[in-house]
Amino acid sequence: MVTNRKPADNPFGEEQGFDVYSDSCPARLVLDHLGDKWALLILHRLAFGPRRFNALRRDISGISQKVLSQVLKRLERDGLLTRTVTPTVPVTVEYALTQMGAQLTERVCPLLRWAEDNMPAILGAQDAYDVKQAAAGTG
Amino acid sequence: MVTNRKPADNPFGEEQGFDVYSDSCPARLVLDHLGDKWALLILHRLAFGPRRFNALRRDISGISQKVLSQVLKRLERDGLLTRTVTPTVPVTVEYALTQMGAQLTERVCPLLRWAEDNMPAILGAQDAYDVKQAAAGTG
DNA sequence: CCGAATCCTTGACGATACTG
DNA sequence: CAGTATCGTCAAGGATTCGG
Repeated sequence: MVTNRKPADNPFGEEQGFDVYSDSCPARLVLDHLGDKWALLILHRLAFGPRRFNALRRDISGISQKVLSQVLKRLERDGLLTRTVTPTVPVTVEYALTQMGAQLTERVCPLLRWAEDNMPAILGAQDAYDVKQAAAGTG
Repeated sequence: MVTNRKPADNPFGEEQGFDVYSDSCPARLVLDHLGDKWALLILHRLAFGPRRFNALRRDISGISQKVLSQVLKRLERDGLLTRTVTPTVPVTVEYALTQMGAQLTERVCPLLRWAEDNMPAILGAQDAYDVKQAAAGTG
């Protein structure tokens, strides 16, 4: 049994009403919507202001137009961004964060800044780990 | 051209030295290490204290022992948790967050709390979206 | 310019069986 | 108890082609 203890020193606070590993787990919610390879990058890019389709495509080099289109559609569906069509010729389509999308993007900022400062150290630790494993194997 | 403007009102701050969509992009770093289906759940669980293999397996119902083993190995390799073997019979293995892992877990906390409060609204918005699309299709 | 449709590869994940 | 090994499934994503 997991028990119903509420440790006061855990970083998630003492209010832990949700079942962490059920479908209502916020971690699951976040991963389901942002866990793919590109969504976070798109949201981040739009944090600088509205952006058109091909502009995003150029910004995020490496993404295909199929995937970009798919993810944009999903994010619009999720209410995280808006899609505005201007009936020029040819048509122009602009994407922008909703307030929800902006709030969410703000939340990931500290995480990304931490990653920038510490992930390189993690990668270095990996190398050390590999060396240690190799040594353990040969010794 | 993307220009070198540094908008003062963007949530990521004006210091934007990294190339957001290159390999050094922190968003990529985070997603590469935590973007899978389970890592975040495991880290979150370990935030409550050290935990043994089968205990984690029971906590996170739905995960297979193969995947749990894989992800734990990766997270250990990343320096986010430690693996301690006690040579009892049978052997017991305990996993615990490193300081890095704890720091990272703290960073995702605000995001998860926000998700808990707002994702249900997003899901509701999806339903509305579906209805609207259906109406547009039939009308 | 903005996308949809198609085909294909890759690998994450699950189920089962087995080991120390 | 704590894994490893093997096989099979499924969906994300890339390349290419086509339409409005």
